[in-house]
Amino acid sequence: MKQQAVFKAMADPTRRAILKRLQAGALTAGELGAHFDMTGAALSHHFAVLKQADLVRTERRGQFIVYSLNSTVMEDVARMLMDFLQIKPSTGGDS
Amino acid sequence: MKQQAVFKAMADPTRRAILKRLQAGALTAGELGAHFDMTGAALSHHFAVLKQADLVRTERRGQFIVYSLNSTVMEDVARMLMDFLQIKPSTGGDS
DNA sequence: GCAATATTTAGGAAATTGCTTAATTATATA
DNA sequence: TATATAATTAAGCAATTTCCTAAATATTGC
Repeated sequence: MKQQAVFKAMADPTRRAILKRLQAGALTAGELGAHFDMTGAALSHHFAVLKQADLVRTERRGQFIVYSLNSTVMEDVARMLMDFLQIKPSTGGDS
Repeated sequence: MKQQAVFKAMADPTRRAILKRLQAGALTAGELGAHFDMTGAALSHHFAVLKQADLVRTERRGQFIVYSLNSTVMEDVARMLMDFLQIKPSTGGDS
């Protein structure tokens, strides 16, 4: 797991907002973009950073590209952060 | 709590290494610097970023300035991250 | 006060980031 | 095929970051 890529990806407020949006469910690049006041190109760059950190996945659906959280990696991120901060993991695996 | 400052502070590998060092106990700027291959001035800048994020505290002891983790804020950071990642907090407050 | 030590601040070069517009790729439809 | 739509990539620019050296500040001990 690319720790540096993950920290870097999360250091930007736009990218955190993208991740937040995706927590509610998968969205196309265009649907995501509707919520941000910047060009699609700028968003696309942010998507690339998130993808490089393996935080999101993409899937083409016809003309659209659907973004979704890579929840497996998000769990790893949580574990990594808790380890970094020396927090004990919760005992219950109540997913 | 300045979320953006915290994320930004943690995005740099040198600063994460500083935090790691401080988890073992407080150290002076000079002691910390001994572990890094860069000038004291560069380190001092990193200290400033960590201080701005309220992640470390300083205390002058004679000629030295002692750096220590601000553990209260570190706990807040952990909570913030777990909330961000939608992880349930551990039930036990076993400190 | 003066010199030595510890740390920060100032000023600047090089790399990175975040954004833009324009061009390109991929798909759908007529 | 031609055209429209969705999204990415390319090229370029301003702001920021990271590092350096040199100068300034703070403290200790003579």
